[in-house]
Amino acid sequence: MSDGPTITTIAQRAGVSIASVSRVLNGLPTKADTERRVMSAARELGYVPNSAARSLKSRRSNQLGFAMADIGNPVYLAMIREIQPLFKAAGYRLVLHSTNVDEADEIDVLRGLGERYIDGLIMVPLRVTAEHLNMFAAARAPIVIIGSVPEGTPVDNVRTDSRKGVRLAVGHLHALGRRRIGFVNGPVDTVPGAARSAAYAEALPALGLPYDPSLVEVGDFYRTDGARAVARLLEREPDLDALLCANDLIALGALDVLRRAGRRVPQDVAVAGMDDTDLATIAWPALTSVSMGSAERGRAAAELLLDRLDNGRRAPRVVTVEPRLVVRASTTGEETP
Amino acid sequence: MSDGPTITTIAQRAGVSIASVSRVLNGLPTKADTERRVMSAARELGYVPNSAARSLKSRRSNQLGFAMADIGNPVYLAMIREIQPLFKAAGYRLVLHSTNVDEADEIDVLRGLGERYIDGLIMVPLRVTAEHLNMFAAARAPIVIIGSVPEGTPVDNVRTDSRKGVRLAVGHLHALGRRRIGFVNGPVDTVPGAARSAAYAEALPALGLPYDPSLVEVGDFYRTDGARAVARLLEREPDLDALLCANDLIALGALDVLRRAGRRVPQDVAVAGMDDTDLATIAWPALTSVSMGSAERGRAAAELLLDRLDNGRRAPRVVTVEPRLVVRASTTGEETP
DNA sequence: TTGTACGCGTTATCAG
DNA sequence: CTGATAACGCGTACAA
Repeated sequence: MSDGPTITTIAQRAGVSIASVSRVLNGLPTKADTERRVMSAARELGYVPNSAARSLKSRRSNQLGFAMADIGNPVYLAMIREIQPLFKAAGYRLVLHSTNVDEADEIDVLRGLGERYIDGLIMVPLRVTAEHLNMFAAARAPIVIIGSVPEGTPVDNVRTDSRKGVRLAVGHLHALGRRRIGFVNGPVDTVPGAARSAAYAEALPALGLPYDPSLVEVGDFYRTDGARAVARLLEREPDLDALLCANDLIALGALDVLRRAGRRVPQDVAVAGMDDTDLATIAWPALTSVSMGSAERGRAAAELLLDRLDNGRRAPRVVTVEPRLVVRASTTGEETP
Repeated sequence: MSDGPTITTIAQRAGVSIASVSRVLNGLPTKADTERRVMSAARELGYVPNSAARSLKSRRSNQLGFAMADIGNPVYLAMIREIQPLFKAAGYRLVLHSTNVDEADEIDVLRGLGERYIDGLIMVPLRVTAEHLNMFAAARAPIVIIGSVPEGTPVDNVRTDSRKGVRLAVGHLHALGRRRIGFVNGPVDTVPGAARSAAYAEALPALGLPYDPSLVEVGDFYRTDGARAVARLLEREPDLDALLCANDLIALGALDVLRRAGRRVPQDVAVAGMDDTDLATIAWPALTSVSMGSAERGRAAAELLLDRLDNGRRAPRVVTVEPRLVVRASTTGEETP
């Protein structure tokens, strides 16, 4: 009841030295008799090794971290679902950090690496500032970044081709005959916001369509913000016939607003999201969405981290995940009433 | 680059003893000059205290655990969203365990408490076996269980009133004039499955309706399993006019099947879910659902744990969260086309 | 094969 | 106010 048993307790009980106890528990060659006595003493006392002591000695925590902005976002959830089993299988616990869109929080997490409570970290930063880069360079544990970082940054990196993703979606809408394709983005000073904004601006001219800034509206990456942004856009450009939303949450907001406005989806306005989260198949009509390979990115990041942990000095690696368009009713209308 | 600086490094650099360094870093009274020298040495070296050493000495890990069956389930997500900020605000990191419906995994997590890598644990067990109860009693760190445990179990406990929840839903359907109310459950040997099953069997007679076993179908707590179960039920009882689903995922499956079968919701069949997750407002028609207060339960659990951590020897406490019916279109049809 | 002794990095006690 | 020094629990040379 009081304090947990230690190897010293066991040693006394078994009448051997703590060294012998340690050897038995670590499976080193030991005389059969000693082994038996130690094992039974350990069992009787309900011995469990103390992780702090073990970590201090071994210089390993057997913990790995995952840091993202917001657990509520299903994109991160998709990543965690892949990461957690891989970590567990490799004998690591998962420490979760939700940084709440707070840049200082992200930096804190990076600084925390120095405490050595985790042996490595996967981070999905919303922004990559100079301070981030400094911390990456100074980090005393391996880091994998999901999202693009500048060439030469000394971290493993998993990216996705936003350009191609947006091109797929815009191309799809264009092929369906849509010509007034609005774009609802999140904050453009975030990694995904900036990438998707640039990609949209490129994709239209490539199809011979003009880039019209008044077809672009910026809110935040959430459903209600998205809805508000779509409402503004609709008021300004009532003749638009398609909407590309920078993520699925925004697209859900778009469906809400369009429904309330009496516009049919997709007959009047075709809607496409990005990220292809679980929500896409729950929405009605089911949401066409560009999969940015969230699950694959999570898995790739975990694999990179685990690989580096037993292969410390290889060069930083970059893995790029291919986006993929998943067509559903919100653009083709096959199931719409 | 090589190994991180320790208080010894700082002591050498500042020309003082490690004791002085420790005192300065812990804010104990120190001569201004020593303090300055220590602080600047620490800053220059980029010192960060080692958490393993600190834990070994202090016997605290500054970590708390949350264990649930499946991160993919939005119910747990709702809990995590409440738990994480509270833990963080109290200075604890969050260690996440997804036990994958594996009973042995749950026991492993409990056993892991002995390693002292967490100072406390919130667990949502799917089943509560004798082994669980043994581990609860033997645990060397505080545990909060979400879900009912037997009277006298030495853990803090957050429960919800399933009986009342089911009664609310069935009462609502009955008040709408529905008389053939099917029930689609998950496995009845789980904590929620058993509770909801018993509650359904009680609720009907209380309204003067007969309990008809052939109106009950069991699958699993997922969308596709739910869909299959609903399909079986519909085939067997084509005249049912309402469906109560034991969680929202099952209810989504029900919507899929009903739509495919050409049954209108709610005109032909009214559908209600349980848990009132985010999915309920995304579905179409929006899902009437019984909120089991997931967010509140998460918050209550976190508060109980934090309270106990600085108030070790109070009696175990039981918090009960009231269910609440959230009526939406899937039963009243107000927004249905 | 086994035991003794030391170090991992911190905190805390006890003389000076 | 400061500096030795002893824990914390474990692993491991080194010596027996």
